Amino acid sequence: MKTEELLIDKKLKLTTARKELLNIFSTAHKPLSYEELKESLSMDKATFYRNISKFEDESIIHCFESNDKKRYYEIQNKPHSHFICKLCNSIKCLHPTDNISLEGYIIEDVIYKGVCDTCNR
Amino acid sequence: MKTEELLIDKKLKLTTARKELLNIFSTAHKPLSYEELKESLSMDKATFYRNISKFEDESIIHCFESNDKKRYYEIQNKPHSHFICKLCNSIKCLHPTDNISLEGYIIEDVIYKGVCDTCNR
DNA sequence: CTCTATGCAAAAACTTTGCAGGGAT
DNA sequence: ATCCCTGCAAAGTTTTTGCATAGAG
Repeated sequence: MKTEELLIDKKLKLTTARKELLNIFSTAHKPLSYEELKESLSMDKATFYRNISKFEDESIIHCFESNDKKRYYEIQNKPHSHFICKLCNSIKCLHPTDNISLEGYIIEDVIYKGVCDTCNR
Repeated sequence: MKTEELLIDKKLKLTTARKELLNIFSTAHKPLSYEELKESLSMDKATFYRNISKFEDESIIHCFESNDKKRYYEIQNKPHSHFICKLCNSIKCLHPTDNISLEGYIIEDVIYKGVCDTCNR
């Protein structure tokens, strides 16, 4: 789905800030923190956080905390799991979450923590 | 393992604050946030955070962020996965993580996010 | 035209650090 | 006796909020 359709679909106004944010997240193929983004953002941090919050409410974006104690945000296009390495602090995108199931639960995100394949040698 | 043995094992000094913390976490059967704990703690918050940090380094405690944007801490006694519900914000302890494996990776923690069985009706 | 979104500044929430005194080994 | 731990206070970091203006529908 195109980023603008996403906004229309959720009945959110198509503002410059929102389109910019969704374009960044839909082309980034990894979770991003505010710190990584801020230099390239044209909006204020208040606008960033307010929009992220709205996107989370609408399940457009989801977020998790990594080992560096920062929040990472990612678009919920193709649901997949993440691995956070406690040694190198990296975040690796893994397999789709479609085939993971738990009786009675709806799973939208899976986060594994431990030691990644690069560090584990 | 008894909480004091845990400290001796990791070559950490047996201070009142550390014993108090480990006693709390080993009898709590769920992850706890600083906010939930603070009233019952006899130590200062600086001591709390410094010890938690040390325990994390030693893999005695692990932590994750829940839906309420707070960090929850838990002792790493019996490794098991957690489910965080985005509707009721609850954290449910699930099955052991022993049988979850990923080629080349060491998995120490698994966090599922979505809608829990209570809310999903 | 109306109602929501934005920027700026200020505040809030949470966590970390410096330092001097206290406690464990 | 030594070195690490602790409390207190202060600072740091990240996120949120208030308010006046700008922009979308």
